[in-house]
Amino acid sequence: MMVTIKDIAKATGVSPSTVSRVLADNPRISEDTKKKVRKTMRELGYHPNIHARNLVAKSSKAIGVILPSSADKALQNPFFPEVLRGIGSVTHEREYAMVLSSAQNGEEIMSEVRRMVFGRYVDGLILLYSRINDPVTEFLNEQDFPYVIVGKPYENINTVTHVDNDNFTAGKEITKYLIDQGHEYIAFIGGSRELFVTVDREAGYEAALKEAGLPNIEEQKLHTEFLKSGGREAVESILALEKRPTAIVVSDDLISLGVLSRLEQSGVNVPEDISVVSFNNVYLSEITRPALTTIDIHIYELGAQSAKALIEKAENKSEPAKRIIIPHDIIYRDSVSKRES
Amino acid sequence: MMVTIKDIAKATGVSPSTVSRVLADNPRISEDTKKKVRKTMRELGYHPNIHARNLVAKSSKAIGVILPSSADKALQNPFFPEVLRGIGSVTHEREYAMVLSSAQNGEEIMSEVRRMVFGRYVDGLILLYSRINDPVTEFLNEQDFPYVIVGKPYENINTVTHVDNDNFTAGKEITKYLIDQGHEYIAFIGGSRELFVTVDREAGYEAALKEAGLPNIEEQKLHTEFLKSGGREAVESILALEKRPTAIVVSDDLISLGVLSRLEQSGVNVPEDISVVSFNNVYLSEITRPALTTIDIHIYELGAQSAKALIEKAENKSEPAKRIIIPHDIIYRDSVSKRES
DNA sequence: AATTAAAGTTTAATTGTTTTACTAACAAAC
DNA sequence: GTTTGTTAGTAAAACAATTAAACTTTAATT
Repeated sequence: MMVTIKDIAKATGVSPSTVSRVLADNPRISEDTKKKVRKTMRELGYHPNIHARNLVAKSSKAIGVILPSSADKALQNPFFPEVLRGIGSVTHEREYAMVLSSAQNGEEIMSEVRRMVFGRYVDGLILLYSRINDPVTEFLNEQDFPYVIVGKPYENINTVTHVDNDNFTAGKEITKYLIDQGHEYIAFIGGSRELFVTVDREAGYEAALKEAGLPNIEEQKLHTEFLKSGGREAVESILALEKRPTAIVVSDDLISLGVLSRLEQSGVNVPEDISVVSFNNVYLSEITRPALTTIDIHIYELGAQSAKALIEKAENKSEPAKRIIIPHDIIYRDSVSKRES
Repeated sequence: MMVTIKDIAKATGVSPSTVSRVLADNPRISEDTKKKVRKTMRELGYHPNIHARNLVAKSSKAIGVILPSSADKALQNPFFPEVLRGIGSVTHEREYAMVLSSAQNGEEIMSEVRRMVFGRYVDGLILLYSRINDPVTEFLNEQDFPYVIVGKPYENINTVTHVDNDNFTAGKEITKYLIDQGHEYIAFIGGSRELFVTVDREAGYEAALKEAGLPNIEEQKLHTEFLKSGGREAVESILALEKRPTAIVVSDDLISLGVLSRLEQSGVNVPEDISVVSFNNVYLSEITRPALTTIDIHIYELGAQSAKALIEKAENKSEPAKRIIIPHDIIYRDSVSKRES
């Protein structure tokens, strides 16, 4: 019922191993024979059985992608589909499959990772999150299993391959841009301080303030649970500030959405009264009103590079750990105004 | 290096087949022996090799998910992560793997599907799109390969299993709700008319108008390329209408985002001047200003049910084709106002 | 003419599991 | 005391590929 290598062999009048070698385009086989074999393959509609191949090759030509636990709504961030697209572009090109973790919480993630690793279901893993004291990375280290992290690892930063942006510099640049436009009171709204993205971007923001000789005021730095109410209370705190800021650096486009809407609600005009900038440049930032000036972190590239690095690592265990920094750039839109100081 | 069934057999002093049967919890093996075998497994850290198993089982305990071609930005719709979550919940529970297509265009999708099907990489496929004259579905029919469609199939609607909402009724209900609030001039903004979702929801909208004896005016029904400018021009056309509508039915939360922002830009207050309702209830609809009254279509369930149906189909080829309709309900928020008529 | 080399194929082992067919031991039935 | 049946297990044959080693040819070298 299923066409096997043996059928092709018999039909062509060669041995199975010859067929296998044709498949691998082995130079030991003459062009003549190859042509004949390939013809039979086409005629009988042959397709190699992946499981048989994987069994002997001890690899699966597949990589796994582990999403953060989906309990929180972070998954709805357009960031994820976009990294997946990036990863997909290289898995497709290299004929790898892309297996998605389907776990909902830490417990489940761990059991899924176990299955993938022990069952040799995948040749490597991409982690789309990074947590402190993560049992998953601990396990992977223990097993010496190839993995790469998108973002900044909490531990072993020099021995685990990761693909990240220079979030510090990005934060500094965008803040500097605000300062150059004449802003002096600049607030910061970030996601959870447990995330490196937040911390790094915030540090950049602080560095820019410092460099410009502006005060780093504790009260104008707010943190909000990602998505939960989308940074609305953060805005409230800011508006209640004695010295109201004229600009806000928001650490994620998605949070900006809530920020923008809460600002509008209070009759604060963006950018006339308050300027807003943020990070990621997901498509949303184009359709908000006003369109957001934001840092394009090239999410797609983040995914593509991590997949590339992972596959290299998986195919050659001795490949050294790498840090890959994806460049960013500022997309100027309409959420920033010049201010006479 | 890798612990196999044979190692366990030798260490326990039984035959490999016995070990295999213990794995399958076969009643032919005495509890005593099972206990001993399992103990050795734990001690040696045994994990079955998936490829070997799949090879003889002629199945892969994996399902593939085909996304629409990612060229357009539709992928950034939070709809997708959410269906994936739903699918993942059941694949995880049943110990299936979830393989994501990574193709960017029709051509690539087709080659990827071929690889998955012929290589027996997956036992079935979930299509997250439905196109007219789709070579993929044609191919799958030809190969008699299990698949289910999320949404409404363009062809063979009675022979292909699909999971959908009753978009007609949903459209009708939400429109009726608007009418009940006293609205008489209600516009419609939809995505591409090539999508059944749009068509169905629009038909429901029209049915509600008709039932209420309201005129079905061609000019107040607009269509916009999904995401492209997010329905802003559609709003412009509506505002230019001689008799300006007091409410708009938008066929997707994401489009509403653009609609809302364009409305605000023109100084039109929502809901005071114009009410807006839409569909999907992605998390975005909570954080817009005002929060959107929208139809919750239970995206997660859409995914979960399709995975369940697919696995059933894959495990039992004679399973009949099903149509599964996921119920919807209206989430009342702040984007609709009552109007004295 | 004998030896060596190179090219092209084949034979057979291997990968880790499942499964079919068989066996040994013992009890119950005739 | 043979037959039949049950129980608990084993041996060996798939499954569909890859690959190292062995084996033919044919061509080139001595």
